Amino acid sequence: MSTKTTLKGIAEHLNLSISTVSKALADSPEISDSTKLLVKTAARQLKYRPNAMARGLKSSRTNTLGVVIPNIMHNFFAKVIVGMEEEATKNGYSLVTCISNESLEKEKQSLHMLSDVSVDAIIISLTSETQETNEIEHLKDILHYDIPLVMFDRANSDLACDSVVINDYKGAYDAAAYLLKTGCRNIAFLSTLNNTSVGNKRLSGYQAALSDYDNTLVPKVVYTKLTSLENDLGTFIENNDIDGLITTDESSAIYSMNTLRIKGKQVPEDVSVIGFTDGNLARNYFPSVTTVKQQAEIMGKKAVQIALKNLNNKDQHEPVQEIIETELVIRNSTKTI
Amino acid sequence: MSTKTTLKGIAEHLNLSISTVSKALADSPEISDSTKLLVKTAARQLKYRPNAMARGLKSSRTNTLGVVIPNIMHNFFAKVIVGMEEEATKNGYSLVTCISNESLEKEKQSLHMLSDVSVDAIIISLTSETQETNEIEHLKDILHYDIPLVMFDRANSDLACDSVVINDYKGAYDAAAYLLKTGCRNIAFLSTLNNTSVGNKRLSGYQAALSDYDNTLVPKVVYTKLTSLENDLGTFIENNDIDGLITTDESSAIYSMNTLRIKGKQVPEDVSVIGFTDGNLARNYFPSVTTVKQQAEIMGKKAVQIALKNLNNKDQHEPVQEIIETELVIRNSTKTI
DNA sequence: ATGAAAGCGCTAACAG
DNA sequence: CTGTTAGCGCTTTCAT
Repeated sequence: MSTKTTLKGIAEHLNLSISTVSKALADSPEISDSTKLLVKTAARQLKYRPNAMARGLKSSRTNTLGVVIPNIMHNFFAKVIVGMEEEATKNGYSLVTCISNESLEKEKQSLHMLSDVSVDAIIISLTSETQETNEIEHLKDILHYDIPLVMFDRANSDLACDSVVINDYKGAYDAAAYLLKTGCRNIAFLSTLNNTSVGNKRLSGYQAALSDYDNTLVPKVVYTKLTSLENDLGTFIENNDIDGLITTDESSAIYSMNTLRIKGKQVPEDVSVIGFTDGNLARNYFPSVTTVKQQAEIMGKKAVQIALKNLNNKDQHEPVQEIIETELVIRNSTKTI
Repeated sequence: MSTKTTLKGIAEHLNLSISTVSKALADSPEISDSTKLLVKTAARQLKYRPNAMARGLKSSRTNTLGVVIPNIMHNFFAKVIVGMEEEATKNGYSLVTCISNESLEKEKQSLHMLSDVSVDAIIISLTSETQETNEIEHLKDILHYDIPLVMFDRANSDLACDSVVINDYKGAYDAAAYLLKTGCRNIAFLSTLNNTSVGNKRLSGYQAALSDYDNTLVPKVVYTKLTSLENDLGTFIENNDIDGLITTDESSAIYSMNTLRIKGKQVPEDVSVIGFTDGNLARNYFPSVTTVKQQAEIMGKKAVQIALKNLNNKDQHEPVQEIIETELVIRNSTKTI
């Protein structure tokens, strides 16, 4: 093992003091240009790389951001991570990623761990369990330790911290409005997001669109899980004659279309389908799926930007909520106008 | 801000010395049971959490693993990360994740950054650019600094470090053999992995299966990218009469099936299709796609296990290559036997 | 059984 | 302009 060069190493090599070397590398005005040059060349030769831990110990800054997400297999979250990673790297930060796997317990552990390794800020999307139970002590602890916290997508309004969310209400509203415009009148709403902030907002948007259009229309809601979707939707279809369906995520849209096919319904001729999350599945299914596109990468970048801002300016401020608008991507699972 | 409690805080609180507190918390036999109890209760009361940086500075261990992957949007890599995260957490380690985005330059930066933050080991899957150019100096640097390195999936055999890979040869061989068994005789191989170790091994497996079966069969290979797949495969089909197709990833399989449909070919009646990577797309497309399943989560776990083993036992050893077998998941994009 | 002190690598106040 | 020194929070050797 060739031991790593430290400031001391360079200092000895050049017969200078450690602090001179430190200042030279930091481009301090106290140091003459000639020795700066000397030091910098030596540093390069000796492949000097500052020890982030030592520096962090001194400055209590680590240039790392903690991220905790419920599920990385979900296209939306993966995309958010891409956006975060890009923005973080651009600003000299790196990401410590934790996957809470929709478990409150794991979320708590992750937060502990992140605070242990002294990340400069934490960015989190809450687990469904956290949102259902509304248990937020562990999040308050983070704020209490003065670690900047920003929530994204699945936020909690009882918490005094910044957040960045999709305009879920309007996304669902637009989807329903579009279906109405194309002639659908019996539009159902299939949700795998029971008890989450996101799910509730989408439901409201859907309901509002129906009643704004014609207040005799009755909303029909199917709560389900991916694992039981085929059964739940199947029996629902047998008892309800629908011509439109909005689902709260990408996989649900696909599963629903498969179920519809099995039940002898054509998409979009018999029933139009709109999903959320614009991923590979929606784009490449047959027929391709009309989708409410959440600007995942933008969301990730914004979250990092807010975190960095908070971290550089630690005075109190009213929590701000950044709202990102969705976009309805029209494809072939819906009738044309 | 309520300032974090440190050993000093506890020590003052109890009128003990810092070192006594430190030892008590570490369960040192030097300390009496009574004071141990005292210290531990105080620690809990004051919500003491050790500072990982300070500890790391002393022990030059950070309990973090660096991971660099080419693309997190790819189902396979996302799954690998899930496996890694699980195994790492189980062992008290956390993951610093970098996305190289298939760029050699970004890969180098990531490695630098990871070495800067003193991760205890690095786990990497190489970018296609790295594999094409065979530039591995940056990887050698890591080994040179004695940071345990383990490569997964896309490995480089010129590098003296452990790796864990899929049995790509056999995966492709089995896929081709299955198509042959179901009666296909004009099987093409469509690759988006030109110049990668993985792509080459799959190609060999495919070729071997053909010649083992009947050495008059001629392999037909289409190199393409996702962005131009439709064109490339389209013209290929016009000039070649195929009844079977093996693609090197999940999206390619889907795109290919769309292309085949456009060209008036039925799947699987006219041509059978087999893809790699068993994700949502393959499972839920219509028809569902017969797939070579790579055990992604297992791979992630194995990689972490190897990294941890190396890190706890730093003597030299011959590089070991762990090979994970694939599994052919038979669905509806292939004819039955 | 407990404490004092050195030192991990770095920064920054202070002295020269 | 350069060097000395103290200290970030912790572990660990060496007294007591």
